[in-house]
Amino acid sequence: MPVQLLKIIKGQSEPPLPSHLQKEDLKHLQEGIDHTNKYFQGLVILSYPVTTLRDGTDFFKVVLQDMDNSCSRINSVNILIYGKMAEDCAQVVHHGDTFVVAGFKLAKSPTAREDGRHDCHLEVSEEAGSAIYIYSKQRTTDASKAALMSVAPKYVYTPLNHLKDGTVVNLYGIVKFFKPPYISKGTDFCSVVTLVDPSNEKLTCSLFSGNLDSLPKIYKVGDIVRFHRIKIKEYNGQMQGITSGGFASLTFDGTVGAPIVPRTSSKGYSFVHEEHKTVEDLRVWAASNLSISEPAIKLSGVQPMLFFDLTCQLVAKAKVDGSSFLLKVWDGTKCPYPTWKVPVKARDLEGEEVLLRRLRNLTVDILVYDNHVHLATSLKIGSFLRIYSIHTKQASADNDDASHIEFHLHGGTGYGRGIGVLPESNPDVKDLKVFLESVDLSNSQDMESMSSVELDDTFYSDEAFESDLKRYQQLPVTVLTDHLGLNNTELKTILNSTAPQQYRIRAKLGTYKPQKLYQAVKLHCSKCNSLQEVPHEDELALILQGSAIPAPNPELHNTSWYDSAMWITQDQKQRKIAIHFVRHEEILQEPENSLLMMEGGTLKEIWKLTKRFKCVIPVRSTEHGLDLLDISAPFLFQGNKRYYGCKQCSTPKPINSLSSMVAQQQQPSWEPTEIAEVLGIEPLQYVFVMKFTLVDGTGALDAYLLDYENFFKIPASQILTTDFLQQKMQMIMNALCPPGGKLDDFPWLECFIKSYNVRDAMEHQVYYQIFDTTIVEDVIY
DNA sequence: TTAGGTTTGG
Repeated sequence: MPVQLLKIIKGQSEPPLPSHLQKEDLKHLQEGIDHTNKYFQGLVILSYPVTTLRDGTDFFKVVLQDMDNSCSRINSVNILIYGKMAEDCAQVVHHGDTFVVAGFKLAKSPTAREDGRHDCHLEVSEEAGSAIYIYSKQRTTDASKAALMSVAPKYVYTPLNHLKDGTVVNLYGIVKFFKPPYISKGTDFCSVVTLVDPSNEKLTCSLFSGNLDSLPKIYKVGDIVRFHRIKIKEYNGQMQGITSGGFASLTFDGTVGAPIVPRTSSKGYSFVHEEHKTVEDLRVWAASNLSISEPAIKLSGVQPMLFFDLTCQLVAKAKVDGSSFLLKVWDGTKCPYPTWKVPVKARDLEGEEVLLRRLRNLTVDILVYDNHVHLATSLKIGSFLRIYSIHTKQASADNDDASHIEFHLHGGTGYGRGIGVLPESNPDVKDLKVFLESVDLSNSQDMESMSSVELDDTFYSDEAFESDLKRYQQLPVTVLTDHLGLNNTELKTILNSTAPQQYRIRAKLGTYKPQKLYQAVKLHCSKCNSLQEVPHEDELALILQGSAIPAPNPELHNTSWYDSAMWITQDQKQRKIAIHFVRHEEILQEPENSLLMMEGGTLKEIWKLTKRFKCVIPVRSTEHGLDLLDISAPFLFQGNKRYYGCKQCSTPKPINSLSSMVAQQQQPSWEPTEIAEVLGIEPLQYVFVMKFTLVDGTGALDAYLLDYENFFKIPASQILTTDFLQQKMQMIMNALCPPGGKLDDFPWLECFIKSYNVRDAMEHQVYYQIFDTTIVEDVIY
């Protein structure tokens, strides 16, 4: 048997290694030496997932450390295992096992320079007559023994376009629609699930079980399921799936690159290497062929007359009457509309009173009806829920005409209406918990007054307005961050002086340009001092489209520092997309910390990836290797930020330069400035460029503001992609220069300005720039 | 058995 598990009993191998084999030292692993009857022994310090090479051969790589020479500079060696042995070996080997390899072939290691290992690697395969012996550090489980002996049951999975009436099959599918489990009119729980697969066929399944736990744990459209023993029946001319005896299911997150952890109640399920690949392949297919990842709606984003799914935490609950039940929930954001409060007696409300009071501005009342009441009654306070297809209804209160929003979960299960309890391990719950903990409750009062000012001035009293106005009139709305010894100078004096000089002034903002604030954002190169426009979305889309030619070159895939995946979109365009996941110390980092490179992706696809991964670099294949795109495109996407480089000052280097960051740093933090430096990019900074016309009764002066984030305390880099910041900036400008107001009522600004000369052949002009000045914290509160 | 996807009354 080419792969064999052995034990060490009383220091001896049991069974013993074949007697003709002799141990070979790492330093004797050299080309030209005969290793026929030799074996090499080392400790498994790394192993990679099994991959399939282009010719269909399975391939598995492990790294062994030579324990006899563990202090040497080079003490590890790559073992490349091909064919059946790759699979056999992968199923039983663990980190820390002692690994013996005999009958290997020696070859130069192409990655020795980067990985610092032995300059040869060992090639191993059944065809070459190799043998592997493993002394397992972990107790060998029955499952792995079974796998080694190839007796693990092999399941056959039927594509959805090959289903036949009356059969019982196993299948995989991507959830296109689902109803979370509810109590059926019979005796069981029911969940209806519609699947699709790459055959583009649909299958709707009715799943029943007396045990809630044995129904698939689907949390969102796009999840991937594996069903075993589902019965296929024809109904109304279409195939339909129904639970049959022994039905079992696994459910996986459908996000490309997310950990592959099955959700199931089955204890002894089998899930082998090929199935990992099946799940990842389905994820990749879904990512490019189905539009399922609609951004989730938070309470801050609700609109009247909307059906939406809400991920939230239960704060309190109460019985209202026989057919309706109240759930008070929050998600940390504030609904921008006044919300309906269902009248219930305080003693009927189950939930912590103190918490209810603290969260009163952030909780919303959801009234659930009929069939949902039973499940709602059983919910635990504090649990995390996803409530599907909540209806937001706009209604007018009787006593005045201020309208409010009501949240209803109507009776029935149409459109997947229902309530699902999410486990704490759910990634959305993890995110929500972090967010809820970050919510500053002392601030929620401010947030409330802010949205009230903006949306409903009846909530903002005249007295409050008067007092704020008074405050504005007395105190300047700016503060100076330096040079405090300087006295104020009248604008008239400044206008009559020569440049360059610095002044402290007290003035009002008569007007400003541009009035459309998004036009104020530019890209600034601090090296050559040039200003550039931020490329428009359409422009970016075109650049990315152009970069898709030429198609990804498979020769550049799967190198020593990144793993690649490529696929073709199934739409008419048949676009080729490749993603290269950068590895670090042989392992992929957590998605949220990792960097990936993408070829052929659209703006939307890149945007989707940035939700999941820390950095995305768009690249293209050239004859030399992977390169950055045209420098007009961002060289990096991080979160909702796009990083651009200066055309004049950058000298882009090949993408391979990034591998040095992977090699040098234990945990690359992927700082944009560092990435830029490594790639030869001179980064551009987002900056607000505005012209303020300042007046003080003695004169008027145009001063330029060039601000990254100090003046407004808003990062210019985020304003274009963040609605909230745009609103905040608009409110600041409205406070500095109230639209329609009289100059007398405008607030005072204290600023530093400096004058400077600009000369050309014909003209000489003096310009002014604002510096070391910032807006006071509470200007808009 | 139950559901068989397709909202909206309270």
